Amino acid sequence: MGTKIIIDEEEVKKWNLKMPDEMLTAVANRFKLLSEPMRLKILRTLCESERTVQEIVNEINASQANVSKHLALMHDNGIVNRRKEGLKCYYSIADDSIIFACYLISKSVVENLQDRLSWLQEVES
Amino acid sequence: MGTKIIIDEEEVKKWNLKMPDEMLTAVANRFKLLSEPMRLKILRTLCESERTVQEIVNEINASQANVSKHLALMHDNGIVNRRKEGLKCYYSIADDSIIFACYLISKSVVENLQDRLSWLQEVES
DNA sequence: GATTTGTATGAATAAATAACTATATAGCCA
DNA sequence: TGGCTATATAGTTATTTATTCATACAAATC
Repeated sequence: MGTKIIIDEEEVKKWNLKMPDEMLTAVANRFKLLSEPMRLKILRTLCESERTVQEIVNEINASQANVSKHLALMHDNGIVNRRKEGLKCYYSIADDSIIFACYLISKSVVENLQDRLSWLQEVES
Repeated sequence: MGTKIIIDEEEVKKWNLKMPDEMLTAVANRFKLLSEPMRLKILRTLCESERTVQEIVNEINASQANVSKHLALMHDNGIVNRRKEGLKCYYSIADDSIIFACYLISKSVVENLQDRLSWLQEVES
């Protein structure tokens, strides 16, 4: 069964208000990792299960060198795991909070689009 | 009372797997907005209540031009609201999902730190 | 109208980095 | 050992962008 995460809005605001500058920098760095479509593509494939570098290269349209660099960067920052097996190297998602964040943001992107659409419809009618 | 958000882990993974490339790009752009400490600082002050540009300039340590530009960028991307009142311009947070995302990511940053600390303690003992 | 105040913007600069090409490393097999 | 495969890395280029300085705009007040 699926784990459920519960977030309390008031707690969130309080937490954010108290966040020290160094923490903000760390959070910004985390967000920077997620700010590249190519890395999100990689993470999307990893959402299903662990993958080798070659498998990822085949699934998304990118060069091996590029995928490898992105994976190295994400591994260095602790958001993906690395597991070696012979020649192959399996990567997987190490930090689920990143998946949740993608979900939240994409939901809000969809909402914004819907708002703009309904606004358009109102204007046009 | 505080609104509560409930996230189901399984639903999240399914959602992410189905995300089309264009959506990934939109999400990446959103994350890029959050990947600057200065912007997070601004958003942190806005967490409490709406602020004028000058108020923000005074609270965080930044130039007026810089703060204004960051606010313009965030406004163009729909994550802050703008309200004019005479000479002053009040900004506020328009998209709460961004606050949630900051919360989630900062929590995971803290967890990572704690993991590293406990690992250190094990090694040293 | 002139001045002051709050905010926005344009140009210039410096720093970061994604992507590419080429090459290196590392493990497997003959 | 030599070749083959999977992955990593170095050097380079091109692009993006945060910041600063100077200036423009816009609203209020005199």
